[in-house]
Amino acid sequence: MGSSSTCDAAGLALGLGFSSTANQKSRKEEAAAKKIDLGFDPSLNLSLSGDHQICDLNMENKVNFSSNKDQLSAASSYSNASIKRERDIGSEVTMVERVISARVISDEDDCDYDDASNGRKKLRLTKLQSALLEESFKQQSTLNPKQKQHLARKLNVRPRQVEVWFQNRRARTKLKQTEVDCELLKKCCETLTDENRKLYKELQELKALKVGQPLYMQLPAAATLTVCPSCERVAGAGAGQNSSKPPLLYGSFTNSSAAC
DNA sequence: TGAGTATCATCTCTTACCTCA
DNA sequence: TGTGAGGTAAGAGATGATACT
Repeated sequence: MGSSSTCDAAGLALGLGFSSTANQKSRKEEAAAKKIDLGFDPSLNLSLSGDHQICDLNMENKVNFSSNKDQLSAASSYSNASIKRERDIGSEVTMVERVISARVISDEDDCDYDDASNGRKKLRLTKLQSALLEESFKQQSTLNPKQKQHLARKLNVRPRQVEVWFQNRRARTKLKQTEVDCELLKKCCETLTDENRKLYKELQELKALKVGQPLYMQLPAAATLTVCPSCERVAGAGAGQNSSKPPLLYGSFTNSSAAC
């Protein structure tokens, strides 16, 4: 985002410092600005996003450049170190450097692309990078700018990538938690439904008893209904009949000292 | 002191790419 | 080899907090 970062990993690796004054408000302007004019032959003007080149380099993926003029294609696996090492080898490397320089001048933050011509590149984090990010996330689910910078440098990715990763990770965590909560509520609902069914059944039985005979005659030897010793109300279908209080409905307390 | 504005971090939804069965 | 599903990096817009005028 409109970060306050001063450089990204690639920039550091190449000893190229730069500053960003980008902010969220001017996002679209940024995006426009990120269409890189490499500053040489106009007909060679690449519409590739510099970000992509940086990203690819960081991930040690293939670096592909192409132009209308000479169809330059550098499909090599460059690490940041190897770029420097190969600095003087040939034009392809020079090209790499120029793209990086252009990128550095423009902005370090977003890995934009020219939708029309290139499409979005998917940058997979390595297992090690993911593991380190995961480890950091366990300690803290949010990062302050300094931590973000530090982690980005450590992982050799852009701060923006770290930021996005944490964002997505938080979203995943939240989603999982929601699923867990949902399951819990389902179970809770099932339990309550079950209990409600039992109570309803019991109520029906008690009602049936009440209709048939006086309560005292219906009580079996091992009565499941009794008088509450503390409030002296009868627990059962007939309970509360002579009072304004609602009837108590004890599941199955026996003639004990159980209180309300 | 409250209103308006800018900036920033984060969230949420969505898209696009990649991997794998 | 083609294809669909699932995972995930990243884009875009919304929102809330804070600082400044």
